[in-house]
Amino acid sequence: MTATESETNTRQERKRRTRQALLETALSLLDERGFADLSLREVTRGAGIVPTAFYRHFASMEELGVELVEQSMRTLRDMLRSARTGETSSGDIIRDSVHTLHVHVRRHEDHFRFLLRERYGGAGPIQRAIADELRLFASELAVDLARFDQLRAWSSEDLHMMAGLIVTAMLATVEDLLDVRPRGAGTDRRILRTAEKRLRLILLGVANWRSDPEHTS
Amino acid sequence: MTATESETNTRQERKRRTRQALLETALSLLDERGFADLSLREVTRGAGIVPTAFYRHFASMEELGVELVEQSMRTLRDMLRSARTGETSSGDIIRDSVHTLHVHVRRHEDHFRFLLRERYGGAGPIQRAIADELRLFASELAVDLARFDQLRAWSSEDLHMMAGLIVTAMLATVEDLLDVRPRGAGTDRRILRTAEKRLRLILLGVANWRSDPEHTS
DNA sequence: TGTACATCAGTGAACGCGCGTTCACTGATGTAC
DNA sequence: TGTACATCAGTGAACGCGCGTTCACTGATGTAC
Repeated sequence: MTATESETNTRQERKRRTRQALLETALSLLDERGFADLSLREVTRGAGIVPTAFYRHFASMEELGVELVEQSMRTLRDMLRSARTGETSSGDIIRDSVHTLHVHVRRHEDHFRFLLRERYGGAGPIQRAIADELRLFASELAVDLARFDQLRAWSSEDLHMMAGLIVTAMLATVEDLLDVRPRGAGTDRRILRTAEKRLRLILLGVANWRSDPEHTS
Repeated sequence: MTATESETNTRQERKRRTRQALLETALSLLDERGFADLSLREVTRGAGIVPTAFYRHFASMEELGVELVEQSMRTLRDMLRSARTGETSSGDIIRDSVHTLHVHVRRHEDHFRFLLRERYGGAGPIQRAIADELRLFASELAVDLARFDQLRAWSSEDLHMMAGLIVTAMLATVEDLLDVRPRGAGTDRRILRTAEKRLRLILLGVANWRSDPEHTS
């Protein structure tokens, strides 16, 4: 048997595949339950190994959970990078951003659902990791925003407030996309239209910030 | 022994107290865990009764969960009513709303935390009940908004979008208040200032909606 | 007011179950010579 | 290429544990007369 690239069967390669099967089984079970309700035995059952073999791959379920957070975070960062580099540039920054969000959420529903679920429902370390990442996310956005001429005069506090609001609005859209029932291109389009409106409304507020006489000072 | 009002000891009154103890124990355990991770035996242990006596009060843990949703929803609605009737009217509607939110969240942290946790982490029926209530919440707000002269011309879709955005911003503030560490009047003040800014930014967008030439049509 | 009976919140033993984890093992894969 | 030994992913039996739920019960409270 020749060792083709797609079908290597070294011991380490098979180990990697089992590990991946454990992660994928966990992720698919998380579709309808929280991580805390997952049992080690269920995960191994789904991956087709005996419970005790789990320990060849992870020291505990918590370690597997941390790995899932990291994988999901990578998906989130990939999305941010796509949005920043403007891969899909129609010239309309809002439409492009929402489009990027849509593509990434639909491509990795499992990751986004996991993050959304565990953000508040999860155990301490997982919850903290997600919160930190979202904060970082918002901070980077604030830095991006600071580059716009119009926002040069804004205080750091206001920039962060604005970035946080945008992230919040985006998260609401992720929730809409994951909750939606029935699924379909039509409902997706409706959700995306709302998402764009939300962002336009916010940016309209931004454009007029401080020009409101009552709150300039 | 005279039966004073504060110390009635009828059988039904003691039953009511035990039931309340079960609910309160559950709520306090939920401070750091999701409802799905709660066991019937833990709850009865905390309430000082034997596990089997649980069934004198609820048919199952799920039934207790539904009751918690209802209690928490009552707290949420109380808050909305306070905000609407303008109990604390300084004349500044944003400041008043944020103040009302602050008071109610701090008075019933357990309820708000429960709602936030189970909104996405919870089991089907609980999750749906919360989502429905929040939708209703936003719809009522949309109706309230429609009364403002300036918004009379807005489409129903835009009103709902705006109301949803405000609810989202408020929920973000609830999250801030519950997550905050360390606790203190200072940090609370910082959070509330951000909350007010978020709302001002949104309302500024609202005030200029459709006057943006690019998106009028 | 006193008595006889009904109600029912709470008790305690017992059950079968899935869980995480231990341990000694197997046998295919990998390595050294 | 062939042989002898090491590695180690996966096995299977066994453990003690907390769980939800059943059942027959107890004894204080409530009610009818």
